[in-house]
Amino acid sequence: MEKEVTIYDIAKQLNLSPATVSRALNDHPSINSNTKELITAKAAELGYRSNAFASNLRRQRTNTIGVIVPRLNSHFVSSVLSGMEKVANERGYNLIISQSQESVKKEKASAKTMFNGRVDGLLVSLAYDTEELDHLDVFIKKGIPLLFFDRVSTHTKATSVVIDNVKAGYDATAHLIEQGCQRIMHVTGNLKRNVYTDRLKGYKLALIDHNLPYDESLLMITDMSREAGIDVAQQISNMYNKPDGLFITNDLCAVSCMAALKKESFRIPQDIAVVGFNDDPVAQVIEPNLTTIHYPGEEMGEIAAQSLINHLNGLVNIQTTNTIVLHFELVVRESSVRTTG
Amino acid sequence: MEKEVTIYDIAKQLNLSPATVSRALNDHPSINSNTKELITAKAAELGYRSNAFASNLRRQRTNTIGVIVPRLNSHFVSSVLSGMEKVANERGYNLIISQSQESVKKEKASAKTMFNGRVDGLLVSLAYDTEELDHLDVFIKKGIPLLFFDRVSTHTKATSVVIDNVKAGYDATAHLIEQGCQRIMHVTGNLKRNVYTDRLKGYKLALIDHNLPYDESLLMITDMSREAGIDVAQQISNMYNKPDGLFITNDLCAVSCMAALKKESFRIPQDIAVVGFNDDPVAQVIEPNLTTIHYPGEEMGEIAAQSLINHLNGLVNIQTTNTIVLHFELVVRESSVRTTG
DNA sequence: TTGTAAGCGTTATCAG
DNA sequence: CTGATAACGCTTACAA
Repeated sequence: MEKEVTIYDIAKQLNLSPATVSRALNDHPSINSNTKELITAKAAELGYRSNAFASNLRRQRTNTIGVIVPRLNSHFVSSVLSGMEKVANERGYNLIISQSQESVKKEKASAKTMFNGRVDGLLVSLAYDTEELDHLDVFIKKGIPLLFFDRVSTHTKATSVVIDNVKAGYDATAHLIEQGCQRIMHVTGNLKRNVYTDRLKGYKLALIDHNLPYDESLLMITDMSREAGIDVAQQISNMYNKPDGLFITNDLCAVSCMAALKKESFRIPQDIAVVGFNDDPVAQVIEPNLTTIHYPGEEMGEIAAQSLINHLNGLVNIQTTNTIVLHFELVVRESSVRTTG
Repeated sequence: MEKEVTIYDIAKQLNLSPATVSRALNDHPSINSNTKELITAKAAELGYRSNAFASNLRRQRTNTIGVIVPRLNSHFVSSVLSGMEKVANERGYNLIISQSQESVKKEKASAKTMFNGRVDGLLVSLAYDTEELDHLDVFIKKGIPLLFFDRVSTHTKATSVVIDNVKAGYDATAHLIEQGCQRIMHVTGNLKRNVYTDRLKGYKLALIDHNLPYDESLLMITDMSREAGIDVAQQISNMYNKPDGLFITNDLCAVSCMAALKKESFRIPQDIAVVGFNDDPVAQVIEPNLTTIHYPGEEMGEIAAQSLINHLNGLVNIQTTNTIVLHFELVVRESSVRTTG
C-alpha cells in the first residue's frame, strides 16, 4: 500500500509552493499556463489524487447531495435516481441515497445521517405517513438547501419538483367519463401526501364538470400494494351497484386489481374501464394494456438535481423558483377504450 | 446560519481538553463515566454534530462504500441496492452509488470518482461489455477491498456474491425438457459476463444429460432489451423448424417476446413453453404467468454489504471467503407447464 | 483518567 | 503570478 501523494510532494519536486500547486490543480485564473502544465504533468506522473476530506474540511462543503426516497425498489423511484445520478455525476457531485421505507421514523434517522454527513443539499420525497417536518427544519436553519420532489411538503416553503397531480387526476377521470363511465371508483393512497390528495381533487373536479355525483363509497384509501389491488377487486365484486370505471393511482396496484377482476370474469374495459398511474413497465404487459398517466421519473430526477446544484453554485436562487411543474401525459391503452360509448 | 459547534466549544464550557471530549464522544474505554455523561449532555445541549471530514482526514477512512451498478432503473438492481442500503445504514456506512449505464467508459469514470472519493470499499456489478479491469486494479493496489456481485469478474481474484448460474441455467432447461420440449431456444446476453456464459453452460449440460443435441442456431445473443424480445419472436416466427421451448435469461425481454409471439398466434406453453430469469414483477402479470428463476436481489445486496463491512472492521478477511453463493429458485408458473408431455 | 501537541491535506488571506 | 502562513476539526502518541 503505497503512500498517498500530496500537493506537497508535487510542490517539492517542482520547487514551487503548495499554494501554487493547489491553484494550478483547481484551474485558478491567475496562474502561469506553463507552470500549470508542469504541475498537472507531475501530478499525473506521481499518481496524485486530491484528498476530498482535506478540501471539504477547509472549504466547508462536501460536494455531496443527500437523497431520501420512500423506497429504492420501485420503478418510478429508480428512474428518478437514475436521472439524479446522471446530473450529479456530470457536475461533480456525489449522491448519498437513503430510503425511509415509508416510515417517518426511518425518514428521521436518514435525515440525521444526512445532516451529520454535512450534505450540501437535500432532495426528499416524503414517506407515506410523515406529518411533522421538524427533522427537516434543521437543514433550513443551517441554510442547507432542501428540495422536495414528487411527494412534496405543502407546509414547508421549500422548492419542489412535481407534476400537476390535480390535472392528472382530472384527465384520467375525464377520460373515463368520455368512455361512457358513470360510476367511477377511485383507489388511492394516504391523503397526507400531496400526490394523492391532488389526484383526488382532480377526480372530484372532473365529476363536477361532467355533472356526475361524487359518491364517497366509491373512494378507497389503501396502501397501494398488490394485495390492496386484490382486495379492491373483491370489494367491487361484492358491490350491488358496481362501478363501471376504475381510477387507481398506482400501476402495480391497478394491475393486480385487474388480474383479480378478470378472475371474477369482469370484462375490461367493457364491464369496467381502468386507468392507472405511473406508466410502470407492467402497464404494457397486462392484458388489456393499461391506460395510465406517464410521469417523467428520470426527467424529474434530472431537474431536481439540476436545480439544487444550480442553487448551490449560486447560479439560481432556489427560493425564487418555488415550484417546478413537469409535464405528464395520459397514455391511452386498451384497458379504458370502449369502442362504443 | 449559526456557527458550527466543535469539540473545542464543549471542552471550553466544561473546562476539559478537546481530547477528553473526543474520547468521550467516541466511547473510549478509559474515560470517567461521569465526565462522559457531562460531555454527551453538553454536546446535545449545544447541538453538536461531529465533523466527518475532520475525522476522516485524521483517521484516513471515510465510512463510505462505493457501489457501481450497470443501471439504476431495473427491478433487480434496485432490490440489491435496497438491501445494501439497509445494512450499510445499520452499520454506520454511507453508500455512494453510481451507474455505468452498461458502458465501460462510464464505469471507468465512476471507478475514478469512487477512488478519489476515497471510499473504504467498493461493490461492483460489471457493465455489459467490460473486459479489462485496469480501472479496478488501483483499488487492489491501494488495498481497498473490492467485492463483486452478480456480474462478477472471472479474472481478478476478488470476493464475489453470486448465485450458481450454471445450475440455474441447467434447472431452467431441464424443466423445459421435462415438459416435453425438444428444441429449446436460448436467448441470452453478452457472453463476456459470467451470468450469461454460466447460464449457457447450464443449458448445454442439461441438453447433454437428456440426450438432446446442441444446435447453435438455437442460441441467440442479444442485448436483452424489450426490442430484442420482439425481434426474437419475429425470428422464431420465420423459422422453418421452430423451437418448442424458450429460455430467455431476462424477464423483461421474455415478456415482450411472449407478447409478440402471442400476436403471431403462438400458444404458450402448448406451441412454445417459456422460462425467464429474475422474477421481475412483470412475470406475474403476463399471461400466462412466466416461469422464471427467482433470484434474491435484496438478500444479495445485504450479504455483499455485510461481507464488505465485516472485512473493513477486521471481523472477517474477505480474501478467505472467495465466493459466496446464494440460493435461487425455479418458480414454475403457467408459461411452461404442459398438462401432457 | 486526563492533558498536550502534532498533524491529517487543503485552501484562503495577505503580502510580495 | 507566486509564496508564507494560518486555519478547518478531529484523533492519537506521549506525557502527566
